[in-house]
Amino acid sequence: MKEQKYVLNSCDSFELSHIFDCGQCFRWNKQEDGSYTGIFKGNVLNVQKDGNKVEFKGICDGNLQEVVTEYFDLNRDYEIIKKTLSKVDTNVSTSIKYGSGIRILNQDLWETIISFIISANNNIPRIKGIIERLSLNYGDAIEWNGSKYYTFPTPEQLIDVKVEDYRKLGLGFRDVRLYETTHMILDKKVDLQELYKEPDTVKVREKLLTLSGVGPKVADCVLLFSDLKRLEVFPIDVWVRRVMNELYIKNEDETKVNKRQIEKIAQEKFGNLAGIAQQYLFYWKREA
DNA sequence: CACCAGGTAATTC
DNA sequence: GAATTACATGGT
Repeated sequence: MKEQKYVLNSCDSFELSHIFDCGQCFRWNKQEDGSYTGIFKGNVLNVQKDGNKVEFKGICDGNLQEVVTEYFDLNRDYEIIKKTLSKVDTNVSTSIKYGSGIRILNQDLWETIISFIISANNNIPRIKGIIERLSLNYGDAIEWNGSKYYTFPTPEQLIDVKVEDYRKLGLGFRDVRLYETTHMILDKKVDLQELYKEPDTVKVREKLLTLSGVGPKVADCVLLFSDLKRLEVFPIDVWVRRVMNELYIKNEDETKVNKRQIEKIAQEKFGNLAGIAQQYLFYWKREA
Protein backbone atom coordinates (compact mmCIF):
# COMPACT_ATOMS: atom_id res chain seq x y z
CA MET A 1 0.00 0.00 0.00
CA LYS A 2 1.58 3.24 -1.03
CA GLU A 3 0.65 6.84 -1.60
CA GLN A 4 0.26 7.53 -5.30
CA LYS A 5 -0.92 10.17 -7.70
CA TYR A 6 -2.07 10.02 -11.28
CA VAL A 7 -3.25 12.82 -13.54
CA LEU A 8 -5.40 12.36 -16.58
CA ASN A 9 -4.92 15.29 -18.94
CA SER A 10 -7.76 14.82 -21.36
CA CYS A 11 -11.00 13.25 -20.39
CA ASP A 12 -14.15 13.35 -22.44
CA SER A 13 -17.21 11.92 -20.70
CA PHE A 14 -15.98 12.25 -17.14
CA GLU A 15 -18.00 14.25 -14.60
CA LEU A 16 -17.59 13.40 -10.95
CA SER A 17 -21.17 14.11 -9.92
CA HIS A 18 -22.53 12.14 -12.89
CA ILE A 19 -20.36 9.14 -12.13
CA PHE A 20 -20.82 9.04 -8.38
CA ASP A 21 -24.41 10.24 -8.04
CA CYS A 22 -26.05 8.15 -10.73
CA GLY A 23 -26.86 5.37 -8.29
CA GLN A 24 -24.30 2.77 -9.30
CA CYS A 25 -22.04 3.09 -6.25
CA PHE A 26 -22.43 3.82 -2.56
CA ARG A 27 -19.00 4.53 -1.13
CA TRP A 28 -17.99 7.81 -2.77
CA ASN A 29 -18.57 11.02 -0.85
CA LYS A 30 -18.33 14.60 -1.97
CA GLN A 31 -15.79 16.73 -0.13
CA GLU A 32 -16.00 20.42 0.68
CA ASP A 33 -13.67 21.30 -2.18
CA GLY A 34 -15.90 19.50 -4.69
CA SER A 35 -13.66 16.47 -5.03
CA TYR A 36 -14.85 12.96 -4.17
CA THR A 37 -13.23 10.45 -1.85
CA GLY A 38 -14.04 6.77 -1.95
CA ILE A 39 -12.95 3.29 -1.00
CA PHE A 40 -12.90 0.52 -3.58
CA LYS A 41 -11.11 -2.80 -3.94
CA GLY A 42 -8.93 -2.03 -0.93
CA ASN A 43 -7.86 1.41 -2.17
CA VAL A 44 -8.62 4.84 -0.78
CA LEU A 45 -8.81 7.47 -3.46
CA ASN A 46 -9.60 11.15 -3.88
CA VAL A 47 -10.63 12.37 -7.32
CA GLN A 48 -10.55 16.01 -8.24
CA LYS A 49 -11.55 17.53 -11.55
CA ASP A 50 -10.03 20.78 -12.69
CA GLY A 51 -11.06 21.92 -16.14
CA ASN A 52 -10.37 19.04 -18.46
CA LYS A 53 -7.85 17.51 -16.04
CA VAL A 54 -8.63 14.76 -13.56
CA GLU A 55 -6.35 14.18 -10.60
CA PHE A 56 -6.40 10.89 -8.69
CA LYS A 57 -4.49 10.60 -5.44
CA GLY A 58 -4.59 8.16 -2.60
CA ILE A 59 -3.44 4.87 -1.21
CA CYS A 60 -3.29 2.06 -3.69
CA ASP A 61 -1.88 -1.44 -3.65
CA GLY A 62 -1.07 -1.85 -7.33
CA ASN A 63 -0.13 0.69 -9.94
CA LEU A 64 -2.56 3.57 -9.59
CA GLN A 65 -2.79 4.32 -13.29
CA GLU A 66 -3.73 0.73 -14.06
CA VAL A 67 -6.18 0.55 -11.16
CA VAL A 68 -7.90 3.77 -12.17
CA THR A 69 -8.00 2.85 -15.86
CA GLU A 70 -9.73 -0.41 -15.00
CA TYR A 71 -12.12 0.94 -12.36
CA PHE A 72 -13.28 3.97 -14.35
CA ASP A 73 -13.30 1.97 -17.59
CA LEU A 74 -11.12 4.64 -19.19
CA ASN A 75 -10.35 2.63 -22.31
CA ARG A 76 -13.99 2.63 -23.34
CA ASP A 77 -14.95 5.35 -25.80
CA TYR A 78 -18.07 6.96 -24.38
CA GLU A 79 -18.11 9.62 -27.11
CA ILE A 80 -18.96 6.98 -29.68
CA ILE A 81 -21.48 5.35 -27.37
CA LYS A 82 -23.22 8.68 -26.78
CA LYS A 83 -23.26 9.45 -30.47
CA THR A 84 -24.86 6.10 -31.22
CA LEU A 85 -27.46 6.33 -28.48
CA SER A 86 -28.29 9.96 -29.29
CA LYS A 87 -29.61 8.82 -32.65
CA VAL A 88 -32.35 6.77 -30.99
CA ASP A 89 -34.60 9.76 -30.36
CA THR A 90 -34.66 13.26 -28.88
CA ASN A 91 -35.57 12.03 -25.40
CA VAL A 92 -32.52 9.82 -25.15
CA SER A 93 -30.45 12.59 -26.67
CA THR A 94 -31.68 14.99 -23.99
CA SER A 95 -30.91 12.52 -21.21
CA ILE A 96 -27.39 12.07 -22.57
CA LYS A 97 -26.76 15.81 -22.54
CA TYR A 98 -27.97 15.81 -18.95
CA GLY A 99 -25.66 13.02 -17.80
CA SER A 100 -22.92 13.50 -20.37
CA GLY A 101 -20.14 12.63 -17.93
CA ILE A 102 -21.49 9.31 -16.75
CA ARG A 103 -19.20 6.31 -16.82
CA ILE A 104 -20.16 2.87 -15.56
CA LEU A 105 -17.60 1.68 -13.05
CA ASN A 106 -15.96 -1.72 -12.81
CA GLN A 107 -16.85 -2.44 -9.20
CA ASP A 108 -15.89 -5.48 -7.19
CA LEU A 109 -18.36 -8.30 -7.86
CA TRP A 110 -18.76 -9.45 -4.25
CA GLU A 111 -19.23 -5.90 -2.94
CA THR A 112 -21.74 -5.14 -5.68
CA ILE A 113 -23.78 -8.24 -4.87
CA ILE A 114 -24.02 -7.38 -1.17
CA SER A 115 -24.62 -3.68 -1.79
CA PHE A 116 -27.56 -4.29 -4.07
CA ILE A 117 -29.07 -6.91 -1.78
CA ILE A 118 -29.09 -4.15 0.81
CA SER A 119 -30.64 -1.75 -1.71
CA ALA A 120 -33.90 -3.71 -1.86
CA ASN A 121 -36.86 -1.57 -0.79
CA ASN A 122 -34.44 0.95 0.68
CA ASN A 123 -33.27 4.49 0.07
CA ILE A 124 -29.82 5.60 -0.97
CA PRO A 125 -28.78 7.47 2.22
CA ARG A 126 -29.67 4.47 4.34
CA ILE A 127 -28.01 2.02 1.96
CA LYS A 128 -24.83 4.07 2.25
CA GLY A 129 -25.09 4.12 6.04
CA ILE A 130 -25.51 0.36 6.29
CA ILE A 131 -22.53 -0.28 4.00
CA GLU A 132 -20.42 2.13 6.06
CA ARG A 133 -21.31 0.33 9.29
CA LEU A 134 -20.59 -3.06 7.73
CA SER A 135 -17.17 -1.82 6.65
CA LEU A 136 -16.43 -0.10 9.96
CA ASN A 137 -17.23 -3.26 11.90
CA TYR A 138 -15.74 -5.95 9.69
CA GLY A 139 -13.44 -4.36 7.10
CA ASP A 140 -9.80 -3.30 7.35
CA ALA A 141 -8.85 0.20 8.45
CA ILE A 142 -6.70 2.28 6.14
CA GLU A 143 -5.28 5.54 7.36
CA TRP A 144 -4.85 8.38 4.96
CA ASN A 145 -4.48 12.13 5.50
CA GLY A 146 -5.27 11.77 9.17
CA SER A 147 -8.55 9.94 8.62
CA LYS A 148 -9.43 6.30 8.85
CA TYR A 149 -11.21 4.55 6.02
CA TYR A 150 -12.58 1.04 6.07
CA THR A 151 -12.50 -1.45 3.24
CA PHE A 152 -15.61 -3.41 2.38
CA PRO A 153 -15.38 -6.71 4.29
CA THR A 154 -14.46 -9.84 2.35
CA PRO A 155 -16.65 -12.97 2.59
CA GLU A 156 -14.01 -14.43 4.93
CA GLN A 157 -14.29 -11.43 7.23
CA LEU A 158 -18.01 -12.09 7.55
CA ILE A 159 -17.69 -15.82 8.18
CA ASP A 160 -18.55 -15.66 11.89
CA VAL A 161 -21.06 -12.84 11.72
CA LYS A 162 -24.51 -13.90 12.88
CA VAL A 163 -27.91 -12.79 11.65
CA GLU A 164 -28.46 -10.88 14.91
CA ASP A 165 -25.20 -9.01 14.38
CA TYR A 166 -26.47 -7.75 11.06
CA ARG A 167 -29.76 -6.80 12.64
CA LYS A 168 -27.89 -4.66 15.18
CA LEU A 169 -26.22 -2.79 12.35
CA GLY A 170 -29.66 -1.73 11.14
CA LEU A 171 -29.89 -4.05 8.17
CA GLY A 172 -33.53 -4.77 8.84
CA PHE A 173 -35.13 -7.73 7.14
CA ARG A 174 -32.19 -8.10 4.78
CA ASP A 175 -30.09 -9.59 7.59
CA VAL A 176 -30.96 -13.20 6.69
CA ARG A 177 -30.33 -12.60 2.98
CA LEU A 178 -26.89 -11.22 3.68
CA TYR A 179 -26.05 -14.12 5.96
CA GLU A 180 -27.27 -16.76 3.53
CA THR A 181 -25.63 -15.27 0.46
CA THR A 182 -22.30 -14.79 2.25
CA HIS A 183 -22.23 -18.47 3.17
CA MET A 184 -23.38 -19.62 -0.27
CA ILE A 185 -20.40 -17.76 -1.69
CA LEU A 186 -18.01 -19.01 1.01
CA ASP A 187 -19.18 -22.58 0.37
CA LYS A 188 -18.80 -22.01 -3.38
CA LYS A 189 -22.39 -22.90 -4.04
CA VAL A 190 -21.92 -19.89 -6.27
CA ASP A 191 -18.28 -19.58 -7.33
CA LEU A 192 -17.64 -15.96 -8.19
CA GLN A 193 -14.45 -16.75 -10.10
CA GLU A 194 -16.42 -19.09 -12.34
CA LEU A 195 -18.88 -16.32 -13.16
CA TYR A 196 -16.11 -14.31 -14.82
CA LYS A 197 -15.37 -17.23 -17.12
CA GLU A 198 -18.95 -17.71 -18.30
CA PRO A 199 -19.53 -15.75 -21.50
CA ASP A 200 -23.29 -16.31 -21.59
CA THR A 201 -24.96 -13.47 -19.69
CA VAL A 202 -28.17 -15.46 -19.29
CA LYS A 203 -26.28 -18.23 -17.50
CA VAL A 204 -24.47 -15.81 -15.21
CA ARG A 205 -27.79 -14.22 -14.41
CA GLU A 206 -29.35 -17.59 -13.54
CA LYS A 207 -26.47 -18.28 -11.19
CA LEU A 208 -26.83 -14.89 -9.48
CA LEU A 209 -30.56 -15.49 -9.06
CA THR A 210 -29.86 -18.52 -6.89
CA LEU A 211 -28.34 -16.23 -4.24
CA SER A 212 -30.58 -15.28 -1.34
CA GLY A 213 -31.99 -11.80 -1.68
CA VAL A 214 -31.05 -11.59 -5.34
CA GLY A 215 -34.02 -11.19 -7.66
CA PRO A 216 -34.19 -9.91 -11.25
CA LYS A 217 -33.47 -6.28 -10.42
CA VAL A 218 -30.50 -6.94 -8.13
CA ALA A 219 -29.06 -9.51 -10.54
CA ASP A 220 -29.22 -7.01 -13.40
CA CYS A 221 -27.58 -4.28 -11.31
CA VAL A 222 -24.79 -6.68 -10.44
CA LEU A 223 -24.33 -7.66 -14.09
CA LEU A 224 -24.16 -4.02 -15.16
CA PHE A 225 -22.35 -2.27 -12.30
CA SER A 226 -19.80 -4.87 -11.25
CA ASP A 227 -16.69 -5.87 -13.16
CA LEU A 228 -18.79 -8.52 -14.88
CA LYS A 229 -19.62 -5.45 -17.01
CA ARG A 230 -22.57 -6.65 -19.06
CA LEU A 231 -23.54 -3.41 -20.75
CA GLU A 232 -26.48 -4.95 -22.58
CA VAL A 233 -28.37 -5.57 -19.33
CA PHE A 234 -31.22 -3.19 -18.54
CA PRO A 235 -32.18 -3.13 -14.83
CA ILE A 236 -35.79 -2.09 -14.32
CA ASP A 237 -36.66 -0.27 -11.12
CA VAL A 238 -39.44 2.17 -10.27
CA TRP A 239 -37.63 5.09 -11.94
CA VAL A 240 -36.78 3.29 -15.14
CA ARG A 241 -40.28 1.87 -15.32
CA ARG A 242 -41.61 5.41 -14.91
CA VAL A 243 -39.42 6.98 -17.58
CA MET A 244 -39.93 4.14 -20.08
CA ASN A 245 -43.68 4.36 -19.61
CA GLU A 246 -43.65 8.13 -20.06
CA LEU A 247 -41.55 7.99 -23.20
CA TYR A 248 -42.73 4.90 -25.04
CA ILE A 249 -45.69 3.14 -23.49
CA LYS A 250 -47.93 5.82 -21.99
CA ASN A 251 -49.96 3.56 -19.78
CA GLU A 252 -52.21 5.34 -17.28
CA ASP A 253 -50.82 3.30 -14.40
CA GLU A 254 -47.07 2.87 -14.67
CA THR A 255 -47.03 0.23 -11.93
CA LYS A 256 -49.06 -2.03 -14.21
CA VAL A 257 -46.65 -1.84 -17.12
CA ASN A 258 -45.40 -5.23 -18.14
CA LYS A 259 -41.71 -5.82 -17.53
CA ARG A 260 -41.29 -7.94 -20.62
CA GLN A 261 -42.63 -5.09 -22.70
CA ILE A 262 -40.07 -2.66 -21.25
CA GLU A 263 -37.26 -5.15 -21.86
CA LYS A 264 -38.36 -5.63 -25.45
CA ILE A 265 -38.43 -1.91 -26.16
CA ALA A 266 -35.05 -1.42 -24.48
CA GLN A 267 -33.53 -4.19 -26.56
CA GLU A 268 -34.99 -2.86 -29.79
CA LYS A 269 -33.97 0.74 -29.21
CA PHE A 270 -30.68 0.43 -27.36
CA GLY A 271 -29.42 -3.06 -28.25
CA ASN A 272 -26.16 -4.02 -26.57
CA LEU A 273 -25.86 -0.53 -25.07
CA ALA A 274 -29.11 -0.84 -23.12
CA GLY A 275 -27.42 -0.69 -19.73
CA ILE A 276 -25.67 2.57 -20.50
CA ALA A 277 -28.88 4.04 -21.89
CA GLN A 278 -30.56 2.98 -18.66
CA GLN A 279 -28.08 5.04 -16.66
CA TYR A 280 -28.65 8.20 -18.70
CA LEU A 281 -32.42 7.80 -18.42
CA PHE A 282 -32.27 6.97 -14.71
CA TYR A 283 -30.00 9.91 -13.86
CA TRP A 284 -32.05 12.30 -15.98
CA LYS A 285 -35.35 11.26 -14.45
CA ARG A 286 -34.13 11.11 -10.87
CA GLU A 287 -32.35 14.45 -10.87
CA ALA A 288 -34.97 16.33 -12.83
C1' DC B 1 -49.04 9.07 11.74
C1' DA B 2 -49.29 7.26 7.05
C1' DC B 3 -46.23 6.64 3.27
C1' DC B 4 -42.05 5.76 0.76
C1' DA B 5 -37.35 3.93 -0.43
C1' DG B 6 -33.03 1.40 -7.07
C1' DG B 7 -37.34 -5.52 -4.30
C1' DT B 8 -37.49 -10.26 -2.80
C1' DA B 9 -39.60 -14.38 -1.15
C1' DA B 10 -43.47 -16.58 0.65
C1' DT B 11 -48.22 -17.12 0.20
C1' DT B 12 -52.48 -17.19 -2.12
C1' DC B 13 -55.59 -17.56 -5.64
C1' DG C 1 -48.28 -19.04 -13.00
C1' DA C 2 -49.82 -14.25 -12.05
C1' DA C 3 -51.15 -11.36 -8.17
C1' DT C 4 -50.79 -10.07 -3.30
C1' DT C 5 -48.38 -9.32 1.04
C1' DA C 6 -44.86 -9.15 4.80
C1' DC C 7 -40.60 -7.62 5.58
C1' DA C 8 -37.04 -3.48 9.33
C1' DT C 9 -35.66 0.97 9.39
C1' DG C 10 -35.29 5.90 9.04
C1' DG C 11 -36.84 9.95 6.77
C1' DT C 12 -40.74 13.23 5.45
